[in-house]
Amino acid sequence: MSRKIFVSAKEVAERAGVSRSAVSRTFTQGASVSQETRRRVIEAAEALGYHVNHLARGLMRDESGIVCLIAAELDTPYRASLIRALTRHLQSASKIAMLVNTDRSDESVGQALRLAISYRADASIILSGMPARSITDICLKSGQRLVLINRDEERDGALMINLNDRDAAQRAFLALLRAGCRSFAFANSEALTPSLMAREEGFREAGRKHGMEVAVERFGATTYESGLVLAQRLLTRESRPDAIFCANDLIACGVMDAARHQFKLDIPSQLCLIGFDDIEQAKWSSYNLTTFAQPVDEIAAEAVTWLAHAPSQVRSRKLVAELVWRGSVRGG
Amino acid sequence: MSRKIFVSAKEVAERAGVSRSAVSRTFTQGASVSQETRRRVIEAAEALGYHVNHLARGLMRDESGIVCLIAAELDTPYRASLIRALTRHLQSASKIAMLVNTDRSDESVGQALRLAISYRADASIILSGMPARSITDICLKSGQRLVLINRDEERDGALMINLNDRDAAQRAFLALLRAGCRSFAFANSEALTPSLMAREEGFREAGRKHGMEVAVERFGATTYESGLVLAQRLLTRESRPDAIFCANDLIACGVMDAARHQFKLDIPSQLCLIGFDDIEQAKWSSYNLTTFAQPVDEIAAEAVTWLAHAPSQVRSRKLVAELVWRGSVRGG
DNA sequence: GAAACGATTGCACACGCTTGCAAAGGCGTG
DNA sequence: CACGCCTTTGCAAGCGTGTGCAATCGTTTC
Repeated sequence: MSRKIFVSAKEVAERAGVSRSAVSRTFTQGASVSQETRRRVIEAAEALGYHVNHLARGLMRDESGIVCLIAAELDTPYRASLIRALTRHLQSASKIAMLVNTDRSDESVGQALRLAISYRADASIILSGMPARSITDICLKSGQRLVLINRDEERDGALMINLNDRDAAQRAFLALLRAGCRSFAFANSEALTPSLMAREEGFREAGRKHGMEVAVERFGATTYESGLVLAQRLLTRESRPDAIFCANDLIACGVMDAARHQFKLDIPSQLCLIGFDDIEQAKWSSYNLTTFAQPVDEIAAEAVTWLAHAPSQVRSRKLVAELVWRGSVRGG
Repeated sequence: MSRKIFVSAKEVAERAGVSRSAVSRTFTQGASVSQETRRRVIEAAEALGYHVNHLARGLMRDESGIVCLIAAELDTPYRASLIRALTRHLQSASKIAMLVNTDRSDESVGQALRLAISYRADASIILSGMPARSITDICLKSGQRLVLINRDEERDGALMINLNDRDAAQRAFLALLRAGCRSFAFANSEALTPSLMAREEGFREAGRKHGMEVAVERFGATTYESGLVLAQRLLTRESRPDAIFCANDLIACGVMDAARHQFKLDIPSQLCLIGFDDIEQAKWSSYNLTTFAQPVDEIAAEAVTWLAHAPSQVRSRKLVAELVWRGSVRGG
């Protein structure tokens, strides 16, 4: 392995004819350096291709500038857009994202958190899974910040960002009811995530409140393929639903495709659909899906400002997912 | 800001009743420690919640374990799946991905590379844009590895991974010709990336070879929305194409939706379409798009094994994108 | 029993940086 | 000119780790 040779502050100092401290101060925000020395240092640094070693800097300061993003299935549209938003916000807060890919197991999330500790990350943001308390305790005790997005379990000292899933589900029911639907169903995955369950329960609850039965099916992961299967199951029931609220836009797309191509149903006249997330594809004219928009940018902004600024007392933020009316429900 | 307090090797050493070196050696691959001390060190480390400080380790070793991923528009399906594959492969090679979000400008890619240098990344993988030679030179001179995916320009010492775009485009032409198409078009974006241009030129060239004119339109970014516009332009020409090869699956989806919903064309009987990338949505039954599959996993594997292992002489790898037959071309 | 050998272990230095502290220099005021 | 104040600068300690070197210890061989 070829040795790595980076230019150090010492070399810059020698070339600029100043002390090493002067170089360090030149690149430290708010340190005391004269115009003249700064100029000479910058010049020498430029010429030599010097860059402050953030590893060494992180050793002295109590900030490494690293924030660890922990997520599974990062190629999923919603997940990907959240990651994009997070990295953007982190970068404008002069932080850098470290991305850890987990499978869905809580064990692997634990491993990811250990990695975050090893790199002395300033914070970890968890998008999937929920690690054991023993590990989150180490994080928090070490002074590492922790942000949980759409997780349910509580951790003292962590910031929890959640959506109004339950309310949204109830609004979905009302919207479908007003559209004249009579037979309701909820298409869920088997990944019984807190937020997915909140949507399911909110929808059922709304059904009960209006004295209507809600059919529920659960299958697989929250993917397009699961949507195909779920549609198959729901639409072959003896009382076929004319309204399906899907846990997810991906599922909704699957359901819609199966309903149209396999069952030859027209949407929205014979079947109304509502999804959740407002992924890119929901806008595509083949789907034109009515759905709830995840406030992705707001989530990212909230997370980043919290972990970048002084520790406010706020421990939990609830953001709202707004209903986006499109063509998959009658009479928007 | 609350101070961060991590437990250090010294504390572990004290608790285990050994020297600090013993602790260090316990966590160093292939160092000389007796069974007994190792056991006591591990036990103490476990009890205290000790994790080796990778920042400090990176200071001593010439490997930080960090690999910098540089990309724009990371929420795009193809990009997202590549990032997922890369992080997975990196992790199984005990490396960690640092994700930098750039806009398309080469300037911002340069900034990203500076960041990679600052964090003493072992390597950088560039998925979008092309930084100035002055910066890549610093990287390479420092001994940092550089992988360019689907970039064209050459950099001595960097690994370039490319696809057979030109050949693929010619195969696309043949496939369309055999399907009985007579009027050919290429739908491109204005992002004149090397690989996109290679597809365009390959397609035109195949046309020339068969004595057929190829209509070309370019618009916007490589997005679904651009596809809508491109379809609008191409399908209102006086000699309407009955075969469109799209630079991208996203564009292809846009073109298909516009063709169907706005121009009421049937696919593939009235219009044949081929895309590129084989994104998730290409499989969706609304699109069922014939396309070329990016060998995402192979790309990632190639990149990671190169940068993780000893410097082989190979400087350039050309991988093949296979044609995936689906329903958007007649007679697959 | 002495010598030779290999496995462990501790010491101390190095990595590249930040920062408290004190010394040095510049400048206005009395 | 003496004094005090403020800005700038260098020194040196320290951050948490890896590792060469020499010392120690236990074991084997003659």
